[in-house]
Amino acid sequence: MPELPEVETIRSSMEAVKGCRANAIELFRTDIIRRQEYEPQELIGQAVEKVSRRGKFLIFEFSPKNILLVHLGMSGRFFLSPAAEEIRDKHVHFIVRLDNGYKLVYQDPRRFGGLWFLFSLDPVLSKMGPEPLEDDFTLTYLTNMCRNRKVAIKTLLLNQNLIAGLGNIYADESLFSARIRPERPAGSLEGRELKALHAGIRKVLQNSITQRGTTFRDYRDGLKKEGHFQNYLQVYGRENQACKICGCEIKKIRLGGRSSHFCEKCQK
DNA sequence: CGCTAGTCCTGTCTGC
DNA sequence: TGCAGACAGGACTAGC
Repeated sequence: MPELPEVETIRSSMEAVKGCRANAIELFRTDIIRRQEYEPQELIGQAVEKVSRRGKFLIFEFSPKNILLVHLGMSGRFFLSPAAEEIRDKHVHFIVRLDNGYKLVYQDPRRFGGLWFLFSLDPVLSKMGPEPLEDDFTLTYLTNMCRNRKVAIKTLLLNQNLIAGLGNIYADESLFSARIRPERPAGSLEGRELKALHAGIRKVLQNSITQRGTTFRDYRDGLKKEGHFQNYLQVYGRENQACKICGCEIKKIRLGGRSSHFCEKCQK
């Protein structure tokens, strides 16, 4: 569910716990653990030194050495809650109680997300593509990425090993911004289209971060508040509605098993 | 190697 | 009202 802007919004909410120590760890089911290099209980007594993000991963670095990696999959939430507030929910799988009167809560009904208890980030993150909002995501990189590829550009944008952090919403919105149809073979994009796509990806992601993400269904930020970017979506979830630019009906098709939304008139 | 389809899981909505 | 089926923001894999 949460893509780059949503995870980034959660990350910024988590700045508040920097320096806090873990008092207690509650793990309600172990099948959410994707990789375990240490016992979760080892986090007790350690302080949150740094909270960062890579693609759709949320990264907690504890002092002195332990790392907790969180991926929210489709339906995951990760939020701060007052320690005394009782949460009765069968989908809460993991809690870190902190010494500032709050607890970190991981909740995920579909359990497509997961947790990694690591000493090093390498085994999970080493294959990921560049961060689209960082300097190493250049027009040249995008151009080389698309060159000679027959696969639909939309499918390519969802590949985390090529670009980190785009999901179904922002892939569709970026392609609308660049006026490119999702099913176009990546290798068929012309120079001006690649330039528009490069700029479009950055603009859409940045605007969504400003709006604290898209609450289409389940997503909430680190304080359980909704985002606002759903009010600015141009195509995602707007099938059968009028295009905000030309008035034509937005279409929905299936591409590589995922739904794709676009305007036939605005996107070529 | 590149690509597609299937799989994991629960909740919600639609149509009969 | 009940029930079956489709679908949902993701990512891995087996197989062609």
